[in-house]
Amino acid sequence: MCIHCDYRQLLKDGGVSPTLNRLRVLEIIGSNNFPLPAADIHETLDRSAPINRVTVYRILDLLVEKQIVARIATGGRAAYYGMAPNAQHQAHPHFYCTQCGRMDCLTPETVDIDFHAFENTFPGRIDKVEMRLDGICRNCLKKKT
Amino acid sequence: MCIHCDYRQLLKDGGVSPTLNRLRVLEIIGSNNFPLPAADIHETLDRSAPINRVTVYRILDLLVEKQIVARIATGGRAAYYGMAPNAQHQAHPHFYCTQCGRMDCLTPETVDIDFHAFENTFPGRIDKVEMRLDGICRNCLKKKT
DNA sequence: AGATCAATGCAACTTTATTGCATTTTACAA
DNA sequence: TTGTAAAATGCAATAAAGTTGCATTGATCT
Ligand SMILES: [Mn+2]
Ligand SMILES: [Mn+2]
Ligand SMILES: [Zn+2]
Ligand SMILES: [Zn+2]
Repeated sequence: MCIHCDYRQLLKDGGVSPTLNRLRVLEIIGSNNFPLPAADIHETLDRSAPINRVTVYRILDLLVEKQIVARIATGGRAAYYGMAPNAQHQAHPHFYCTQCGRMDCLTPETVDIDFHAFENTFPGRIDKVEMRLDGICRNCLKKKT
Repeated sequence: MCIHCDYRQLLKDGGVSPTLNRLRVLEIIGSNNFPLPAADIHETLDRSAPINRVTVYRILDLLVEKQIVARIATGGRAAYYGMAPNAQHQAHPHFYCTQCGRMDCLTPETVDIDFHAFENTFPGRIDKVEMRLDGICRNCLKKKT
């Protein structure tokens, strides 16, 4: 996703020791320009050098907790993972193709969200705002004829 | 949710025969002012008159397909179900408490979303837009102290 | 080196949802 | 009314995604 990202530094900043596996997981996520499900991340890593499925899940949990990685819900069953919003990467909506399961990042300006007033009166704590568009991607539309 | 809703009519309009179980499921969803997970819907129904878990899932699938009911994704594992947007009920964002799992409906004006321009240039088909705020609800904040 | 703690692997388990097939209920023509 | 087909429901098995417990390995610090 980003040539400016120093993954090792991101881990350090999050107070996470930069083990090889953590770096590998973060690099897969960071070098991809759309979010991926855990199974894809595991599969990719496992091909280059074997790594346990559970290890991937644990690393993902850790990176999400440390806000280095964002867990993104879909209309489907599996969560997707992308870089968390940070100085370089603004939060943005995603498009999820319910046919092929591919998720795309939309530019932050795609939608104009203003919930400032609300945020001040809401009686709970807001940690995260997620916006997702569901539909059929161009590719799947083509295939369908 | 709504005293204006004629559930039997909603089913008919969707081309779905109004069986007792379908009516029961729809009434639970419609009379609740926040979305519920399938397990809660089943549990409630099962207490009054036994109904199979799978039947509830199948009815939910059907009602979602017919756009009578909306399936709402959460940051958690289970989908939640509420009335689908229609003439009486505008689409709106939801707040999901990651602590207690309760989901609240927010008023449509909570956020000001404008993605009209985008919609016209996007090369895929958009079926649905979902917006969700995650955090800790007032109740859970109090308890935590 | 030895003690200690963190990270990883592996098997079993949990939660949520789906599938296959048998049974029951409904629709409705004869 | 009865017979028959189709639809709806129930039940058991299965699936997908994620989690937990515990053993093993690897790193860190005297
Ligand atoms: Mn993204
Ligand atoms: Mn709602
Ligand atoms: Zn697609
Ligand atoms: Zn709560």
